[in-house]
Amino acid sequence: MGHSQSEKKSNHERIVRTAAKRLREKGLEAVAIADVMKEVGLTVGGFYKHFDSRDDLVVEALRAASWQRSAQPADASEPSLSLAAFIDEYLSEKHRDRPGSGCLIGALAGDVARSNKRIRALATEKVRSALELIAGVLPGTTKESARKKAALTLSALVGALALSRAVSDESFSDEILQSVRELLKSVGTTDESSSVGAKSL
Amino acid sequence: MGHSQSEKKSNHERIVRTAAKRLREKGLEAVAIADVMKEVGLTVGGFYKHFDSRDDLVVEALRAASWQRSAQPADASEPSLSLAAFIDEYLSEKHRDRPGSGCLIGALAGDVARSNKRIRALATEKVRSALELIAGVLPGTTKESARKKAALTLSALVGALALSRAVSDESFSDEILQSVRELLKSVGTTDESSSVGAKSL
DNA sequence: ATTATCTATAGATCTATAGATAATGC
DNA sequence: ATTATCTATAGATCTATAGATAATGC
Repeated sequence: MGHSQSEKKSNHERIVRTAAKRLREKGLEAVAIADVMKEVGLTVGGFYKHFDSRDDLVVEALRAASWQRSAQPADASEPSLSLAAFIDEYLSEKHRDRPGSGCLIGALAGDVARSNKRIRALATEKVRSALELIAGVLPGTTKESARKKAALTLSALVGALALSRAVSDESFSDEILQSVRELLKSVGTTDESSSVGAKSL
Repeated sequence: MGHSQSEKKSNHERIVRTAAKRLREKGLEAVAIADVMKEVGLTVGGFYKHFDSRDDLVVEALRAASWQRSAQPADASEPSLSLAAFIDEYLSEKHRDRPGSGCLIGALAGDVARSNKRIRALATEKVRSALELIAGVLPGTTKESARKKAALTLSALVGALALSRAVSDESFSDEILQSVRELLKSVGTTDESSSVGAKSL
């Protein structure tokens, strides 16, 4: 029953990390405090020395979790390539099958819509930063054009991931991922005069 | 305490319709039997003469709910126009703000991914029919091309709707809807040689 | 006689708190 | 002395069932 400050800090971090994983796997409502504590190797009672409420844990866990799987494009000098690689990873079968270590927005957008103000405000900033990051690496003659394309790209990424996870027929799920990967890359990697349509043929 | 056969049938339908609405508003797990029954004007006890389990109600409610807000494109001779109109309606502020009467897939894709086999199998068919319907009204030189575009379109629709609902900043939410509406229509209404990129400028 | 509905409740589960215990840290 | 953790439990909520009640329908 040790309880040094450093041990508490370590436990706190493990609680947050475990919660962040389970939330993405099971949704914002389906994760129970007792289960998280048990997984960390603790019991329910100690929880409230770490958080005032369950909601506080959820907020902290969401804050800790990233919206993107891989971090910022490592090489900013090759934006298109990075974006294409990012799209391939985001819409990979691996990402689809591992929501716990995957994109926060993709896993929880539906839940957040029904959630409270605090959580929605937090999600808003996550979505905003995602959109801006994508807009930054997209080709576009104007900022506005790049931002619009980024909205389409982000929406298609999130939607295709959600659909591929919802569908139980694996080959159909694979088809969705592959189709969207292919068409979406042409939005990002080609210049203004080339076409999603042409690329898709 | 009337209980004629016709009254039972009518009650059954009202239970299903009410559940279908609340499920889309609150998610697959957050709707309680007692609340649905109360809204219909009945009490909990009677529920199990209508359904063997809560899961049976959910399945029937999902079956009853449509994935699309407006029905099939009324005029098949103008596919592009219909699709554009459908995109405008799907990504409207009205649809965003009324999930209860809106698209089933858009509201519940995230929940379905964590759900049981029965519900996922049902959702799979809903997604499949949605994809096929969109592919049918999309221009494309080959069936394969149209199907790929349909996957992108459906993903972007579902993703943009989810993001617009998750975000609490209304002008940001409007921006997402508008951007995706605009770019998505160019995928459907232009021929193969024109471009999403060009249209977006 | 059958059955659609009601009231009441058993059993499960979840958040949050109360009080005990034992290691830390002044 | 403080406090991080534990065990135990109160209170809320939800699914499902039991048994009573009263209208239907043969």
